[in-house]
Amino acid sequence: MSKPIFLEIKQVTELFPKAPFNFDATIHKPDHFPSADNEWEPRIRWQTMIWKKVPIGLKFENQGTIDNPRVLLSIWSQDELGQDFLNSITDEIKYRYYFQLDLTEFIQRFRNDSQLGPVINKWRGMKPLNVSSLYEYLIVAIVLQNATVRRSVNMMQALFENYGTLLSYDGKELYCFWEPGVIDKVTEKDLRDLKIGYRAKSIKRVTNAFVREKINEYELRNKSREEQQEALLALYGIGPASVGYILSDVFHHLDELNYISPWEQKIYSKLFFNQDPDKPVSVDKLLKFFDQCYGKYKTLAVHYIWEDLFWKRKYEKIEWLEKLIRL
DNA sequence: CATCAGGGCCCTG
DNA sequence: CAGGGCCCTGAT
Repeated sequence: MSKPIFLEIKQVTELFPKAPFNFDATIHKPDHFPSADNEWEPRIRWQTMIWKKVPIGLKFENQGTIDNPRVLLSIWSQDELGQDFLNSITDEIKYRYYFQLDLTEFIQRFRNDSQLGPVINKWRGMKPLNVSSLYEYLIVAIVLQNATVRRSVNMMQALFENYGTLLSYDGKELYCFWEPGVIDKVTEKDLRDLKIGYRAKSIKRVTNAFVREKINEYELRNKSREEQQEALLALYGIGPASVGYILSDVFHHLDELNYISPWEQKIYSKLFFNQDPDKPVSVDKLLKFFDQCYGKYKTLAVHYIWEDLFWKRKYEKIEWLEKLIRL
């Protein structure tokens, strides 16, 4: 392991998420594979970030309650950061983490739903979470494709070790993402040597699109969902599954749910129809069901049921699920 | 040992 | 628009 960069300068600010806000259920998602750029323990998340080419260490601490939310945000850096920089990084964090999402109507509408109601009560204030830039999310999406979880973890780790930056702050050592320019300079073979296989080509071409500014996250934020979708599908190696996740996670379209992959189909069949995963309900039927039951809140509704399942899995073995998650 | 499918996508016919 | 190929790994 290479020597870390020590971040010794710390600035502190506060965030006030829209209530209700469940800190841990929002900031930690047990279904996400472990990744060397973050760490969680109850009431705290450490997360690295690269912003305007500057590596940053973040620490989020819960200092509030569900109905009176308050988050302490510490921003570590190697050099002194100007006020402009601090303002811009804070604005970016507020956008990405989307703590201001208002759940009141969703809760109001489904609190008495026979399946969703109890889960909403249990996880009241849980919000979806994205911490990544568009570029970073695309890399993760590519690494997930056609691979088991362990393999995805290994590929991501190899990429961090070769192209990321190891940071040390607050007693943690975590990797920070690279700028697209770093991978633009290496060859496809260099990437293949990290055992990422044919995905090397996708990573090279997606990276190059960012370096040549064929795609711009900040412009896309102000465009329609259709335009966002079109721009994403134009990227080599990015198809409907990846685009679906990105539209909802990165661009906050909480009603985006048009694609269900086979492994998700099996889990949904069990969760929503108590159907044997070996004989899953058709994707078409699942999509119609989500649309009819939950309408514009369908992604959020599915998120609640899904996260509830994976929180359970964290503490107890769920036999049927283990077979579907290939580690 | 060999075979195979996996948390997709591209390309071809 | 259906189906084969792609890298590699762990399960069988």
